[in-house]
Amino acid sequence: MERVRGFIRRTKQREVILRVLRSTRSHPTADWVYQEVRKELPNISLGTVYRNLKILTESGEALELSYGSSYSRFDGVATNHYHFVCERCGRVEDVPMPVDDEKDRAVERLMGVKVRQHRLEFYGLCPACQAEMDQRLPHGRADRAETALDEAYPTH
Amino acid sequence: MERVRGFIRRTKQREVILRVLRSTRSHPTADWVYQEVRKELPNISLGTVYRNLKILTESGEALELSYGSSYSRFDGVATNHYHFVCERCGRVEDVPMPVDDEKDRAVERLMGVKVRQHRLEFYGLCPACQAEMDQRLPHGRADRAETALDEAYPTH
DNA sequence: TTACATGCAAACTCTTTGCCACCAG
DNA sequence: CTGGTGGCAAAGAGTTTGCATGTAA
Repeated sequence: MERVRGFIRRTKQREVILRVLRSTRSHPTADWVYQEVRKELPNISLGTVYRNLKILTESGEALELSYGSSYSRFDGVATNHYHFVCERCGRVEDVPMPVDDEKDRAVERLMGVKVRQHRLEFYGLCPACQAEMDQRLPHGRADRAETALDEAYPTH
Repeated sequence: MERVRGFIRRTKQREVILRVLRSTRSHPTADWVYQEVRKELPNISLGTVYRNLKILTESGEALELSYGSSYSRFDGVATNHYHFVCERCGRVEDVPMPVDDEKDRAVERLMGVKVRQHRLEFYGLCPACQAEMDQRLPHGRADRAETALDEAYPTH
């Protein structure tokens, strides 16, 4: 997560993983991707799938629908409210903003589903981490992977 | 998750866990709760903490800030969009609703943070699962815990 | 030729579970 | 009494990682 990747090499495995991921709107799990990719590359390992999903996520080619950290967090306030998550230090804070229940009804109308609740989280940097980032990278240089995967796999 | 609990017994452990959970707004992990509770009940086990957090979550006394299922899901479409999660079958679908980036700016103003993005998920029942629920429970009876924990630990 | 990437399996982390003693109702 | 509950430790599930080998550039 901290390591700066020199460049991202184009491999058969990575190519197929990205293609499989792009081929569906079903928000697959790593294991589903693994099973799909195996149809084409029977010898690929699950570890490779995980490694590549991580690289793709870090380089912005894919989204990971998780809570960031691997473990659950609990909230003793059971009434719905929104959260802000600092992507650097992991802190979770409540957002003092009214809950928009009207959105639930809108989704019900749009999709024919029954909505019980929604959850809204904002991701970014808390004030303290903003300050530290400015200190470490005074000239606005992002500490992302040096070479975006876009170069290897043009989307356009 | 399917089992209907007869009643929820009042125990020292459950009492302290709930109190600890209510005592903070820091959205703690199970392990943090464990460490806190241990200050008062040094012999409590982590398993008990997990069991009780689960019971509290199921009975609506607490929220679990996780993605529901234990594993991550990935999304090959990296541009932000919203999701609907069926709480019964686990299906995840895109919500055809425009992304409200203005909310990010509002949170930045409210909290002094820098918001990079937000994530919004709706939870409920997909049409297929609604139908199945109606079939199994024709009279609208919720298959929740029979006795809410509210009875044992009045909040009001 | 030189790093980065892969395959494999072992290791890790977080969470759940089986078992039996225990105790609240 | 009796069945939910706790402690403990082992098992599970998902994910990560170390190492030797392979391979793109």
